[in-house]
Amino acid sequence: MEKSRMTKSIPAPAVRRLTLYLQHLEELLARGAGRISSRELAESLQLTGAQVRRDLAYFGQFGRRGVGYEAASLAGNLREILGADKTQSIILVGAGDLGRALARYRGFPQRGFKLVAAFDVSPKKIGKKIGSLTIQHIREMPAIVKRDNIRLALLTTPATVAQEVADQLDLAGVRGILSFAPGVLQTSKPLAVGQVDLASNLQQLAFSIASEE
Amino acid sequence: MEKSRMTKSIPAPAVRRLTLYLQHLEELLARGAGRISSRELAESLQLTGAQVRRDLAYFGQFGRRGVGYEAASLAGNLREILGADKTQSIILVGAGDLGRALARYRGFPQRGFKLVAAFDVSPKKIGKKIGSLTIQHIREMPAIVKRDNIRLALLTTPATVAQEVADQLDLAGVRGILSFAPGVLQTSKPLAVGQVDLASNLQQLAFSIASEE
DNA sequence: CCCTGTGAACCTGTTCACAGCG
DNA sequence: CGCTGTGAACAGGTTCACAGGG
Repeated sequence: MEKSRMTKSIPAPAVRRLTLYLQHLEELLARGAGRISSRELAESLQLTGAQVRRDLAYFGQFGRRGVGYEAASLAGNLREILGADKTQSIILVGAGDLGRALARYRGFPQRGFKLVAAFDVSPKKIGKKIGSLTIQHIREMPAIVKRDNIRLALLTTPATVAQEVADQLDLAGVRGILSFAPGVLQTSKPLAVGQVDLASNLQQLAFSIASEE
Repeated sequence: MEKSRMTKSIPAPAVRRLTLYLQHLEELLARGAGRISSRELAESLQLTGAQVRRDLAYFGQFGRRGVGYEAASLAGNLREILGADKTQSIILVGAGDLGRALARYRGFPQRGFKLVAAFDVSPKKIGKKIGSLTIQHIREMPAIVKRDNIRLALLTTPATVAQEVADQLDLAGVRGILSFAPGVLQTSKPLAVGQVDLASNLQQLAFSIASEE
């Protein structure tokens, strides 16, 4: 809790892979896995053993030489590293189609995220339910963020207001925003932003198939 | 059309940025932009001029020294490079919440993608409509892919069947799959796969805020 | 003198290969 | 003897800095 590990900047791609390792380990554990080597863990993810070992080495030594890794304990370590060992509350801003789909997305709770509130500005949407949540006006957002000490938000508003909403989230004290709006958000330093640009992803894929012959 | 440019492997991050350049240029053009320098284009995207120029240099020379770029013609070049100059038909497999949200997502048509069919296996969903599309049984998929010469598919099935569906898409002749299921898809070489793992993205974001103090 | 286009230096992440411990 | 953990070599993308055209 007060570990304050002087995380000397872990490469972002390594962090991405760590999430894959954990996810895959959870699957293996559900099937009753015991020991696993870096090679085994790597190949189902189309990586190499060296890559896995290097990524883990950023955080410590989790295996036994000559043996491999204990799946359960490695998963435990990864959960802790990624903060997946405790539930993290998140909020959603923008209750359009995409927002509502994300609110129901099972992958989030499966990985330790709990949606605790959803906001919008449209009178048509406010008061409606998404699952067990009632959509609230965004003016209620700062109070909820403070009350529940929310650190993460999903941003699914139209692109036109994304920046404005991001500013409000920043002001309210949110620490990270995962934005689904196209365009880069301008934010103050302490706020981390992740971007998921769906159309851009599709365009990149289209490019990659166009360029191979 | 038969340019067969010996695209000597453009870095993936460069392609990602190209989509951002184009998107941003479209916005600027809508506001009546004329000339733009690499610096101007860069800074709203939090990049540097050098980066922009280097990325463009992979494909040719689009600017005029001492002047900058003509926004309209640069956008045109980028559209051609990215294949956004012509509409690309796509299909959707998996008509769950996420799939239906993607089917309605405006960003796709805005960037030149047209959803022409949606598939599922659930009798509850087949025959229902998503916008103007009727959900069909996936067994119809190969015929549609052939008929419309579909190259791209969105995969929004549960993770448990994602691999199986990917194999069917592969077999049907689809060239690229954008998968929203967690886990790495095993595919034959000619098939390109893009992954959008929502929970992984959120986890990466959570990590990044946890590690800064 | 401005801004592009680009060789060259730089830097960061990946891969190799092996020392080291079980 | 196997598999981890890790220095060292490598690769590839980014940044620098400037030549070159307008």
